[in-house]
Amino acid sequence: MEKINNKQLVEDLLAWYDANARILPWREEATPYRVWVSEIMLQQTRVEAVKPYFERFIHALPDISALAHASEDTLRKLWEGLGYYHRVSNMKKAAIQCMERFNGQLPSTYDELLSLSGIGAYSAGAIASIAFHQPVPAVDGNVLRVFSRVWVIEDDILKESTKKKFQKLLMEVIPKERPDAFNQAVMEIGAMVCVPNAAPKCHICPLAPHCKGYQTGVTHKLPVKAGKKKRTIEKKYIDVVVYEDKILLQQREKDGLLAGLYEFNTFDYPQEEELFLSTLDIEKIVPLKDSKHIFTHKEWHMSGKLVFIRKKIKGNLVSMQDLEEHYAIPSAYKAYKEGLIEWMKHM
DNA sequence: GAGACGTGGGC
DNA sequence: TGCCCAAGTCT
Repeated sequence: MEKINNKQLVEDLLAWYDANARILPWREEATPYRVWVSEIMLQQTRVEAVKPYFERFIHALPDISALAHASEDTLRKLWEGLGYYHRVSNMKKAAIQCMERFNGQLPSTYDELLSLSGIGAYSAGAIASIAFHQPVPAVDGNVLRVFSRVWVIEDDILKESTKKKFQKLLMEVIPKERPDAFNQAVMEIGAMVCVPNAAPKCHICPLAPHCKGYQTGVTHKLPVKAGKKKRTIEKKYIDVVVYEDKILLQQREKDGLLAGLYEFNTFDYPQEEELFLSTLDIEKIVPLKDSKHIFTHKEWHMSGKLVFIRKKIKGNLVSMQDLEEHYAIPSAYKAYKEGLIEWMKHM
């Protein structure tokens, strides 16, 4: 990799980006706060999924101070359906850290950004380069894919050591004049042209003249990713308890899966469910369809029912309107929430 | 380093 | 249906 080749590669890449960059909400006005919010939302999440959440979030919480003072329930509701809920919890922590340590502003250097909750190597590089024009790499899945093909690097891209290796290599390539455009351009190429599996659009790729993988016909074999483990299956028994026009909700544990979100009463074993039901004065039970929800590392196989009760019980009984407006419920419960709504219509 | 941590879309 | 994935981070 001689410098002279890199220079031409960078030039071709930036020219392509200038002509082909998508118009995205967070690109139009790249303030540090907007860039930060967008980068966190975009972690492991598609652009199309992020768009509506981004606008709503920025409108509800326009700056770091607003975020630092927002309640956890408000934040979970703004994040409802986006997944990886620890992201928004960490953003609030980071906002408070900014108030305490950085005068209420986002810091501008890679190391300072890296010190904040929820900001790792990628996000620190992305924010430092895009919002503050610092010449640091932002190595995400796109960058790993694109350059493992361009340079034919066969290291497992899931390994931390591989990411470090690419970070170091890219330090030598990233242009001091336009680090923001460079990092976004590589990601854009990865998302639009140098796409995963056997479908890269090399015939329209500005990097093709510089791409060793393309020239040697090994693009489809890159990047190398180690195999994943099998998901475990968990059975869940769901009781949607209804008293008059209110629904019983439980809040999940503060840590772990779907931390702090709300759910209908959920049990791991039928015996537990039976015990719970035996404490209620039941008017009638309406079975709902079985449902399956797939997480990254596990599956929930759920069976559920509506349980109408005659006698009020202690617990979090909320109206349908309150549920919709204030309580964040995981997508895993979608089928049962819909079953509930269908029944409430008939009442 | 390995595993936890969501969701919805594409083929 | 099932598997891969999408702008990762934390423990």
